[in-house]
Amino acid sequence: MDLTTAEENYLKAIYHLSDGGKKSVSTNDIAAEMNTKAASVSDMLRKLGEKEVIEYRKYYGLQITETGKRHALQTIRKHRLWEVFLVEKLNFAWDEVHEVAEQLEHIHSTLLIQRLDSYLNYPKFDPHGDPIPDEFGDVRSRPRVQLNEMDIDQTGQIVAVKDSSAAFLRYLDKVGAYIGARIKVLDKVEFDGSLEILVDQKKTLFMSKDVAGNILVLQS
Amino acid sequence: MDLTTAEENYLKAIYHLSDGGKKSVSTNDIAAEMNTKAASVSDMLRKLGEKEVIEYRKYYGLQITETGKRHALQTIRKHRLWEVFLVEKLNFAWDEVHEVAEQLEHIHSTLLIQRLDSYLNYPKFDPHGDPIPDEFGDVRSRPRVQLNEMDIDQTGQIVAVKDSSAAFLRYLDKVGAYIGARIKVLDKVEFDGSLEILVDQKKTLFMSKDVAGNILVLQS
DNA sequence: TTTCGAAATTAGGCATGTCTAAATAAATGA
DNA sequence: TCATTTATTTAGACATGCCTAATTTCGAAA
Repeated sequence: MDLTTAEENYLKAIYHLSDGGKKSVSTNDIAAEMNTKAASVSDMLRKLGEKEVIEYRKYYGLQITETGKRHALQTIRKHRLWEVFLVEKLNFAWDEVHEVAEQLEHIHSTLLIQRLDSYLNYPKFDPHGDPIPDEFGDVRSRPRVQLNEMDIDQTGQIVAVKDSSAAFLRYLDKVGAYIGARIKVLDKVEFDGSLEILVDQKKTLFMSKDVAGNILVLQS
Repeated sequence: MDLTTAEENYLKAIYHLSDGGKKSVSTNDIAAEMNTKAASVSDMLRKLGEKEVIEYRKYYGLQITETGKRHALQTIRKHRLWEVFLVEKLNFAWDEVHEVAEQLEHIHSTLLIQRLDSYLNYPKFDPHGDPIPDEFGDVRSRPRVQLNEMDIDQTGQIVAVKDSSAAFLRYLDKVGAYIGARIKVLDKVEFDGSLEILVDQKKTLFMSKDVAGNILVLQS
């Protein structure tokens, strides 16, 4: 059962909106996400139901089937692998890759994706810090570490803070180390455990071990 | 005037069958090449005529326009660059690449193809030995200028260096001004002709007039 | 519990790109 | 030259994927 590009895009949107099949999704939600109208969505839901990637009962709602999840995760896997390729090999900025990856994710070739994965050295995360499902659709649990525990040259994305006092958040905002920022450890001072950090491939900043200990990073 | 994937495929077939516009092509020839029926071809020829990539008079024949040739060559260029990528980087065998390249050639992104070309080191032939059209048969080819001759706010892409000594290349690599990098002139010092350059919308760097004189830029 | 409004679906239309069958133009040869 | 064959085009269908407008269903408020 092959899916068209449009069907793959709808399925991916449904997967994301439902948080992997956990939450329920409305026709209007999907229409908003896909920039289409509710009528088009109803049409598509019928087709996706016939192809058995969702279970669809009109007016009641839908549920992704196991087959559907596999398909969606496969598309997400391709999208994120291409993003890694674009950033690491073709020097795209991490915010330039989405549109192109949206096209590349619909190329059909199992061999291509296997080889690309190998060529990129089996990356576990894309340039935005999102995990890349393996070829069986399994997603690796996201290892959050304290920034002060990272080694030189390791990279990641700031995903949370331990101390969320206003003062601390103000400080982070001021230095540009917001939630979501991608960071790289440039240097570590052994003496006091302070760090030199590259933020978003642009700014470098120094922080004490105490500050770094309050920042949780998703390693990539 | 954008072409659909189907239109690009017809145009490419016409270009090949006509040997670049030299020979005449019949509706049946095209139908055979495309694995479709003559009726479908007639339909498509009308559309391609309306989009002015061919000059079409029914029952008489067709001729590719200059615009059409440009489009066809661009598609062929993309196809062959992807073939080089698949063989050289992903270890595809030369006879495994065609089907995948048929899909990849329809990805729309000028930046992607520029970067891919650079990444592959500007190959002149694909794995089958067919020549790869260069970027400038397609749109109006722009002259390469020395970086030191550009004015403030002008943009372009580094395409070559005059001095290719190892030391100079090491320097370029160190500052991030690799072949393929997109640059913008932020400032020029009149006194000594040195420049402030924005590289890939991220890093700024200063360089002397002498260094800039060794860098060739394709203006955009 | 009944009604009313929001959400969802159906009806019908349009564009693309394909097909088969019918019609028409061009080419060929007696 | 004119009839016949061949090439090509048109006519009309169908599938996909989108739209607007009309209709149906559900659920929440009275």
